[in-house]
Amino acid sequence: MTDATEFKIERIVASGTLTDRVFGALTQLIGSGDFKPGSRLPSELNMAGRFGVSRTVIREAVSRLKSEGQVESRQGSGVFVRDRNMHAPFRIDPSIMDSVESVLQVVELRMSLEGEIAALAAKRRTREQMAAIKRALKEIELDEQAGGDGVEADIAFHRSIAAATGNPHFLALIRFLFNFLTKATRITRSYEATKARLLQQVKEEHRLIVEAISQQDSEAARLSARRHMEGASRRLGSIDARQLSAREQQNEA
Amino acid sequence: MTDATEFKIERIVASGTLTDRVFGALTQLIGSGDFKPGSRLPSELNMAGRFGVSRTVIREAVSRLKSEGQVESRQGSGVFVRDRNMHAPFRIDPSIMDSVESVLQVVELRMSLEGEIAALAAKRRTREQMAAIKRALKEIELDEQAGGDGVEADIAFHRSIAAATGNPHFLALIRFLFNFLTKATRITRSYEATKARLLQQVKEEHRLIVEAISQQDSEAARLSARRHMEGASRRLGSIDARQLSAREQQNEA
DNA sequence: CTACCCAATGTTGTCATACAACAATACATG
DNA sequence: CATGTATTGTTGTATGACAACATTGGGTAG
Repeated sequence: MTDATEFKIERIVASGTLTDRVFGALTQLIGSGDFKPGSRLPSELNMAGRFGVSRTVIREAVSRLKSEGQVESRQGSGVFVRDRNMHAPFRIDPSIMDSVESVLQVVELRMSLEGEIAALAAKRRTREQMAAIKRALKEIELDEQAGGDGVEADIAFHRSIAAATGNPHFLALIRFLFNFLTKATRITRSYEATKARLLQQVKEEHRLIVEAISQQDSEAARLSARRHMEGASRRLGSIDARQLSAREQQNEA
Repeated sequence: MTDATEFKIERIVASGTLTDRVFGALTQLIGSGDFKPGSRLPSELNMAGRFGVSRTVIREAVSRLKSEGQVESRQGSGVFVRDRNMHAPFRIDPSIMDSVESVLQVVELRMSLEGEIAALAAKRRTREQMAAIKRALKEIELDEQAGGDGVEADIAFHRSIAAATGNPHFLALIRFLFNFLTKATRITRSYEATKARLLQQVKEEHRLIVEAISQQDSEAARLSARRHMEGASRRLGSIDARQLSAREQQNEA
């Protein structure tokens, strides 16, 4: 099947709209250093001639480069390659998330953060934030009693803790990671829901985190959050790949 | 499902190009739920009429939305809002990095990660990775002896540890954070360089981390990494805002 | 010779129009 | 009723034009 892969590669390069292709070409030219940082790109008309496309296509491709922070355009002057790529975002390729291994890697990243987040939240939380956390915890139970899966409430609970750190980047990053983990969370929770013992265990883990934060015991908060994440990771790992893909398809409908 | 705390205040920018403004407006419309996930946006011609701009502007704004993964366009059919936005990247607004406070927030995020990274690296590092880490440590000293500031080498050192976790997301995230922290690192290092005692202390901190990873003692690694980051944070904090901005300007030249 | 004004030129930003490629729907026809 | 087809609407691309702005160079007054 080597033909298939080669075919795929060619199609990746040659497929998509003209804008996609030009965008890819320019990205590569910048990345490879052909267009060096700080330097000016050829004019749009020039590039249109070189690529054999209209200026419209060039403009849309450049527009994407701008939105990614790779370049910066100055009217009347030109388009310039950014020297310090402070605008380059942190991305996770969504296409890898169908593999259980990759999901666990993201979970591991989240796990690393949750401990510190809980510790910082314990140190700094205001009374309002503490109330919000407790409210979020109650929301989970309410949603469960109402027949919901509690996934959204669970996520909101952890977000409320991240918010209590007072450091906006923690909240933003946790938010970002949950974009990839909602599906996994849904799976684990629906699995936990089948066994009352597990559900009770999760509830207890949550309770311990909240209590530690409430008492402003940052070490206990860190520990209980870590325990919670380790437990979640273990529970997720115990669900094999077949179940995951099966539930996934079911979820598409 | 409201967030407990909102950090980001929606600042509607009335300046910039028309494309910028339309892009911002559409982003807000999508974010606020006026354009619901899965639904179709009005046609480009329609939106052009509503916003009072040409179709070109609409197309470039939509192009940016596409590149951010907020929407997806299907030729002949329309532009659709993505349901679960797995393509949304994690960003840090570069414009905030001139405030010392904000830098410390990013440092705090990094600090949270470095401990776990060191612990995982201690658990999993291969012999090759261990050798790479030791090599990177030596590179710092070599660069210093050669009269360099050792900043790049320092960053490479920490990257080599992140690589040893075997989890690519750690490396990617640390890389990303260093985009914002190179300047701060440069400042702290140049400050440390003025006092031999501090320089020696940093070197000792590095040595402890490497030793713990080498002995596969993950708890010691976590601890020493945390100590190192706390020390770096303290040293950075001891430099007041005036010095920071002064050095910053000096660095521009 | 210097300093300043300004005109020419090149570049990006925006508008308008036209057509091609494609999708979805309604309609006509068997 | 089923099926193929015409119609219409939408995005993708091309082209031409002008506005807004930056840069460069020359020319002129001092």
